[in-house]
Amino acid sequence: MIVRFGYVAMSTVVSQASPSKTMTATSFAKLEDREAAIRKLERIAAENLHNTLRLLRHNRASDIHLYRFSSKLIPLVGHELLAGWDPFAALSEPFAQVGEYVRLHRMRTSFHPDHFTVLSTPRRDVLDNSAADLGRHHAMLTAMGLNRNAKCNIHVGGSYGDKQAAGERFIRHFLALPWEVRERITLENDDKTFTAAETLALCEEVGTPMVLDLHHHAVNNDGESAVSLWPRILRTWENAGMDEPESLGLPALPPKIHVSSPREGKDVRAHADYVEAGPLLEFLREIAPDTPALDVMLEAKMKDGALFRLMEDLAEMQGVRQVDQASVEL
DNA sequence: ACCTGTCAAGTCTGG
DNA sequence: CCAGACTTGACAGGT
Repeated sequence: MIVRFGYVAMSTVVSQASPSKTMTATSFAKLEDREAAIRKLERIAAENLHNTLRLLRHNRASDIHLYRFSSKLIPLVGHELLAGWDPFAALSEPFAQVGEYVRLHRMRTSFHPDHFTVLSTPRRDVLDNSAADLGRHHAMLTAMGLNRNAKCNIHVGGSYGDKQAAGERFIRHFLALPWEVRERITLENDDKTFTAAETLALCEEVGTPMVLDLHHHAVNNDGESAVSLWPRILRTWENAGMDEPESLGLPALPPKIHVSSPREGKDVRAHADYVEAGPLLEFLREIAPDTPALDVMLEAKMKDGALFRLMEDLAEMQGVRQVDQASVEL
């Protein structure tokens, strides 16, 4: 099994490369010239995209094939103060540059819209905002020229005292989304409401791939093991990817999991700086026979710094062969 | 240069 | 029923 590793949004290795610079709504509102203020937002967005490109170059130099874009590339987008603003016209060039680099080097990229995107909500306004947010994430990927292999990963949402009803609402609201948005979505189990088993059932119901988060599963489950769910999780990925000429028989879109370790002494749900190799390797060994390729997204405070340390730790372990700086073979 | 408080969002809990 | 906690990276304003 080939396992590739990636990290989220920002680097702790490359300095001064934030892809999430912003402006507060308050300071935007204080500016007298609205047009000039909007141009400033667009400059910040172009800078975020430029830094994203810098990070992608760093990823390439480090053999990191997997990367999650920041959801804050365009500051204040979707805010009511900016109603009517179309940031894509001014940003088509930098978006296209990022996408071109991703395609050229065959990187796997994604977004993770914030947890305010909640399709299980009973509130009309929240649902509308969620659909609009998903639409904007889709629009960013489209502006990059990336096909449906670039996914938007979300959670199911809250339960509102009745998980069954919330799940049914999720299904209704999901199926009401435009198809081009739907086919970009992956669903991830969360750490306090929808378990991996429950999320998987919803994925099967609406036909969307499941991203298994091992840490969330460890703190939110009903006694079932992640390994026991794995064959069904694998199946949700079967037709998720678009074949590309360069796929060469490998899965177009390998299944993806999230890993992080609990922070010492804090809430068990909090993320630690680094990721422990032991428990991850145990899981990988169990699924290896059925899984030719796997992508692993690290959700650790130290980001790519944690990735490099994990690679060092894994390389010392029995039965692990290091393929390059960011992938191993089991 | 550094420190502290604030900002965004939605859900859930405590009072 | 409302206020605060939760989470996160970065702004904003102070020294």
